[in-house]
Amino acid sequence: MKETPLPAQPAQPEQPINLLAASHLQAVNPQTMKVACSNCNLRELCMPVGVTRQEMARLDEIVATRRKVKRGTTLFRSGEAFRSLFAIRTGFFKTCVNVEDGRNQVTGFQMAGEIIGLDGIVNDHHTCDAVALEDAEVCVMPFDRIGELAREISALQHHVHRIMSREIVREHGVMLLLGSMRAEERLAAFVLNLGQRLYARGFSGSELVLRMTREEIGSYLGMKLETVSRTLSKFADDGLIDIRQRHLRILNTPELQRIVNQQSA
Amino acid sequence: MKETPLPAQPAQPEQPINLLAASHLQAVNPQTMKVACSNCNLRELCMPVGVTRQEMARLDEIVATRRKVKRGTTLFRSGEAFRSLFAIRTGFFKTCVNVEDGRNQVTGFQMAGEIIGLDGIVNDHHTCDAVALEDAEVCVMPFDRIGELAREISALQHHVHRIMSREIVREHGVMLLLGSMRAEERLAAFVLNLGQRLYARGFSGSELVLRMTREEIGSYLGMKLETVSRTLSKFADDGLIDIRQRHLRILNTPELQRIVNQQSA
DNA sequence: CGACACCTTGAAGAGGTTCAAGAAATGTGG
DNA sequence: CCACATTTCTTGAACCTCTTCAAGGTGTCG
Repeated sequence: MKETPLPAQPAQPEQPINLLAASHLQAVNPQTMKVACSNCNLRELCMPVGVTRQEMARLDEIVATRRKVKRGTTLFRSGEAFRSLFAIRTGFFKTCVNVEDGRNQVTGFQMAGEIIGLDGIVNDHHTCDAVALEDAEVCVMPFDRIGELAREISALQHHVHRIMSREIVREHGVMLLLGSMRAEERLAAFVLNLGQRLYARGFSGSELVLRMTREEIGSYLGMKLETVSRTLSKFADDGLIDIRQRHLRILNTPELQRIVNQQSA
Repeated sequence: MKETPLPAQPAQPEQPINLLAASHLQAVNPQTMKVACSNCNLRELCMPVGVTRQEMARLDEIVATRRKVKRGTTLFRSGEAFRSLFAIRTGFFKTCVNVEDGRNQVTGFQMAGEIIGLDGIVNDHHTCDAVALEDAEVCVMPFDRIGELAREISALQHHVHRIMSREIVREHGVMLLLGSMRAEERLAAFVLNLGQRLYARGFSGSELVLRMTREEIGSYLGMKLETVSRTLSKFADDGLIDIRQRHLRILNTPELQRIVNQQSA
């Protein structure tokens, strides 16, 4: 299958993390469980590869605490002081920028294993909001601790650089999408990308639940919610997907891929 | 003057660097001149602030060589191995992503003091092209050298993080522009942003030369070259700018700002 | 169960694109 | 240095995609 060139999925996880693995489902209370990256089955997504046992033990120190974020509430808001990066353990977020004039742009949707808060580094305060679209839990990683450890563990240093670079490349993809694609192409790319990212996490990849509203999809893709709705309906009519409310099933991946890759001009 | 919320200018240089300062114009041959950041008057743009004399001396080691890039040629291309970041000394670049299907998106225009190549970090190869739009010279900074020094000099470490974060935030601004603005608003934001960045470098800020074609502007802003041309003509008719070919003079900044900030919906 | 948010669909309209042609500037080779 | 080719830019007219406005339907949560 040809890779969607657009909103990039995390590049690393070659072997998908299975969120449904037994260790994850067993009734361990995450509140009382020792916070330890070395035990976390999202490790391959969050943490650098190729570190020694000793280094891994030190990396455990990075996560100061965990934090639960209820659906509809913010993890951080634009303007707030920046202190930490956040690794998503469970749940689903959107990030969006707001302008005084009321304009609003969703800049991304983030899921388990992804890192948010990078926008805050440059000026020590956040420049966008992070909103949980379902109940979520994040690992709080104080940025100065990351810095200290990165100075000692070069694999971590490089990992931080890669995470930020990956976000830059992802945004290039979004710019391509917004700048050069038509509505159908954007939405097809979006659906395929979501599926790929879920698949990389051990989920179905073809059967997915949209955690966001049509309006949020529209904001992200630069189109109105009516156009999102209409285009989804059209895809369903054409037999490419099955959509009932927020439950979406991808029926014809190759054709969706073709829609993405077809040059309109 | 209200700040354009969009493609962010470099956040740091509070006191503009004057490229026309005497030291810069004197007939020092940059070829033979010792490569030394500590002497460079773009220092405030490229290098961290608040480092000691000794540290600054070590930072000089970062720039391995300089490299001239003729107009129309590439500094790097998508797919090439990534080894170095580049600090622009003189000249003007565009970066753009290309997809097999022929799609093409300009992701940014870069000028003196700005850093390019960040996209290459994540997978050790570049994912976009950097093309000189006028004869240019860049400082070549091997990334592994940066890493080594950053582990010793925490100001440099933080500086690297800030540069990458700034790029992420800038791209958020572009996403807002592409996702939620109409043609006139995009172009007004673009012109003001260019002016601001030139002003921060000691140039006029209201009198500028467009180094790129209408088509390149259009690609960046997600519109066709004809629309760029028409919209510029309209701005000129309305007395907001004066434009002859690539020479643009901003005549009415407040009104352009109003166009950017007006919420269309 | 009722209020509210979310979603779908239709019809009209606007903004931007496409196609086309000509003008202006730039670069090249004699 | 001029003539010619090429690239870049401008402008018009028709067209099309997406938006806007509107109304009704569906799902969800307290």
